[in-house]
Amino acid sequence: MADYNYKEIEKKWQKEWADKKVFKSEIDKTGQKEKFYCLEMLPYPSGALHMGHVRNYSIGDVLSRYHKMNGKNVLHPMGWDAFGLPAENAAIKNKIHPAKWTKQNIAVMREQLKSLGISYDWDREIASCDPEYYKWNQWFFIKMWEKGLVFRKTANVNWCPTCQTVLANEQVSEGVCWRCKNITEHRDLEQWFIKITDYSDQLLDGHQQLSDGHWSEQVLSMQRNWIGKSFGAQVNFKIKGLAQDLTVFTTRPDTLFGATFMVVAPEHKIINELKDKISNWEEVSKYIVEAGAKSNIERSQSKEKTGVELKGIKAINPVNKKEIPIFIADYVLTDYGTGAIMAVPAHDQRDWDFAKKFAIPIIEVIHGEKSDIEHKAFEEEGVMVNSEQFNGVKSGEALQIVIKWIEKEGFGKKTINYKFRDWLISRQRYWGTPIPMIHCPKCGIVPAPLSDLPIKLPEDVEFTGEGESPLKTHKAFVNTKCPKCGADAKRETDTMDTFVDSSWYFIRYCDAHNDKEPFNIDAVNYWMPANQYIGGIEHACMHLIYARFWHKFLRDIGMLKSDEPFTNLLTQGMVTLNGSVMSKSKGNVVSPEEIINKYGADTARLFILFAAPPQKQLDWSTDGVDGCWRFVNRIWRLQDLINIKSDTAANQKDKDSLLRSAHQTIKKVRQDIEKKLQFNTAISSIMELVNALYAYKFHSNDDGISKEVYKIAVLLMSPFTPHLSEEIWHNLGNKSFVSCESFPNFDENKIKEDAIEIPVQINGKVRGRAIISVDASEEEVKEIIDSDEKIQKNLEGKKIIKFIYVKNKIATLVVK
RNA sequence: GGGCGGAUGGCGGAACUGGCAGACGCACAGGACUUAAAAUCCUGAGGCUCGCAAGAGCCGUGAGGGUUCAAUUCCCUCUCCGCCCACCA
Repeated sequence: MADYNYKEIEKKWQKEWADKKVFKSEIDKTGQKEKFYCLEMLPYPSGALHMGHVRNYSIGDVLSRYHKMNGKNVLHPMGWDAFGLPAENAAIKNKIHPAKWTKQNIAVMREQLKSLGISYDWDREIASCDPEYYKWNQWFFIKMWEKGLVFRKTANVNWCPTCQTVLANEQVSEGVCWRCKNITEHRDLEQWFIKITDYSDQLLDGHQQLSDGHWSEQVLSMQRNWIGKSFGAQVNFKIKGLAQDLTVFTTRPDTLFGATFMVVAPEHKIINELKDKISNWEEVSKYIVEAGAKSNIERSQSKEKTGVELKGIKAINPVNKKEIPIFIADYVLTDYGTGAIMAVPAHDQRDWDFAKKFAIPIIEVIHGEKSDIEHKAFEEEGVMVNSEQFNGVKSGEALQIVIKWIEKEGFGKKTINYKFRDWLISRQRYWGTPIPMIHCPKCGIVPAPLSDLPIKLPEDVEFTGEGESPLKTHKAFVNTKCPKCGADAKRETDTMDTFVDSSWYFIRYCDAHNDKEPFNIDAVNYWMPANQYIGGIEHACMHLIYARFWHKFLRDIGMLKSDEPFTNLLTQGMVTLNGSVMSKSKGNVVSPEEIINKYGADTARLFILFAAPPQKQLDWSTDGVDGCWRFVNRIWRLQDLINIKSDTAANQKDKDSLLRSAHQTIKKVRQDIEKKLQFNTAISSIMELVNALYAYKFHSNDDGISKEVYKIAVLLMSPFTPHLSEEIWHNLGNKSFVSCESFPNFDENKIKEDAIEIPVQINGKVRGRAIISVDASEEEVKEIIDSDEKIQKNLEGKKIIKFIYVKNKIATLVVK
């Protein structure tokens, strides 16, 4: 047999698969096949695949191929998340149009994916920068507008005064513009939002059907945290001598009697409303300016609390009518709760720090064993004290009791608060989906007529990096007529966040080239939800929440049936180098190309799957790639061995044992791939089978057992090393594609062994072994042990107190 | 500060539902083949102690304690590392 020429073999089978459309997917109208939609996160076309991609797509390919071989009707698509900032940056730096840059990169990366032999149905490929795709972003946007889910609000953006342009967060590092290195500032601009918070509770409730192992607890808890639902109360504090209230949100109404001051955020509107009453206005306004200059990060990093009392006004604690001071301080956030708090220094460390600094009384109202309010706030549970009629109530029950009382007395109500914010989707950039709205001086904001979609990005633009978005100055794009009244009007020039593109691409795959509608409902209801989604843990919150939201919205407007888009989620660990994330800016990116050239795609795939279980972080090292290369070659060389003729007769025991190993391996591999998604152990068990084949003495008259087992090994390997398996399969005389063969099934009878060896423990230590027949009774095992010389020697002069036998596992004697 | 993971040989990692810790692989050592090397094939190996050897004994899954005939696995306390969130009231 010739040497293993991976270059030739891999190219040959990639061409065969493409020519014969082996991985083309279609709806099965007969309904005989179960569908399996295997989805991997689509890449940003940066120009080259990195190791994280190889890992992601190798995992997906194993699952796709495995399920196809198990008779499922598999959908396995791929596409490109093609809008975004790097293309625009490249345009500014290298004077190349973003579209051209992106298309070039896609072409390169598509070839790389093909050279890895991933089983995609390339007929369904999409790129989000194609008008045929982003047309439907616009269509959905208008649908959301119609449903009242889109609104406008001013929001803070990064602004470079030198370049006169809006900057994305990624373009500002350490407060400096990425291009001109000058200091950036903040500006308030009118922005577009999607009211995703309408779906807060649905997004939380949806977790129910994702738990129990479908999604990892890690991701679910990250999302829970992100949405941040908390229960508490709104309480109104009167301002002394005025009709006005100051309302706070608190999760601890049980500590109301301990509220000795109040704090409002520097941006709180009450400050301006009561300007006349504040006697130290100069000091206050100075503080507001200082706080405004700080970024949120700077604010949260400052160790010491700062603030200023609003002199001349006092609040009244509604529970005991005591007058308490009001401060402004930047540790209170304007956009959470009501932007104001009641401060309970005895039971909140932040308030405690503040009270100490400003010499405000600290009153204990919850007492517990570990209370030590002289030195720190007591934030745990305890019993209410100094709280009049509530004294003695445990803080567990206190919450409900106090809230009821507050509601009865009429100075507050039960409330739920979320950390979750609405989705700011507008970007003042060129390379994204144009927001399909029109500003009419008479009619206001009017959506573009659906028949005008797509609103295409003009191509004849220049990229300087200075000034406003190039769309703003593109007259042919901007100037239009109002669809309502026909007057001269202006197009919106903001584009959409690229997270919009990735929020529904997996639905478009189901009907990728539909030019009449976003997708055909029947096609989507056939394929969706995706059975398995695979991608990086870094997308646990944003992308996976946006995509779930989008899907729920589509369900609500009747465009699909399922509640959740992804039934099972596998979050792969990151591929790092010396512990840090590979990134272009750090210059530590390892290209997969090198390894593919040197060892071939099959070895590369095998190696990245064998190195660690998929969920785990994988610190890149080529140590061990030789092992996979050797293993692949060992399988190849077995072709020679199975044809060896030998004079000695085949031994029945050896034959049985080899066949048993094969069936045990099938069982293990099936479990590891399907149930545990643990590919490293699946591979190691196939390695063991191959080792068993090498240890087996080959005979010409062994009834084809060795050949049969070899075939099993080749089939088991085919999801991992598809090219190698196709070639050997073909060499073994088969005309079919191994990719379309059935994955081996095991026969429980062939796995069964007659006799097994179990350890015998005496007082917890292994002191001997017993060979027993499978499923032997306790008495039988005891007899075997009683007649074992070695074990009996250990028992001399001792009394057996207890005998424990775990069926087919272990026997234990407890002696004195 | 909160939440969620994790810690096993020189290294990557195995271990069902509490049942022989270290599968498989890397690196390493020895042997076979070769004029030689590479490749390949075979063998060995957690640590310590005793033994010429076959072997025997003890220790061992971040640290300490507990439950159990039996703990990497369950419970308590602690240390360190990673990720996410974070002055979220």
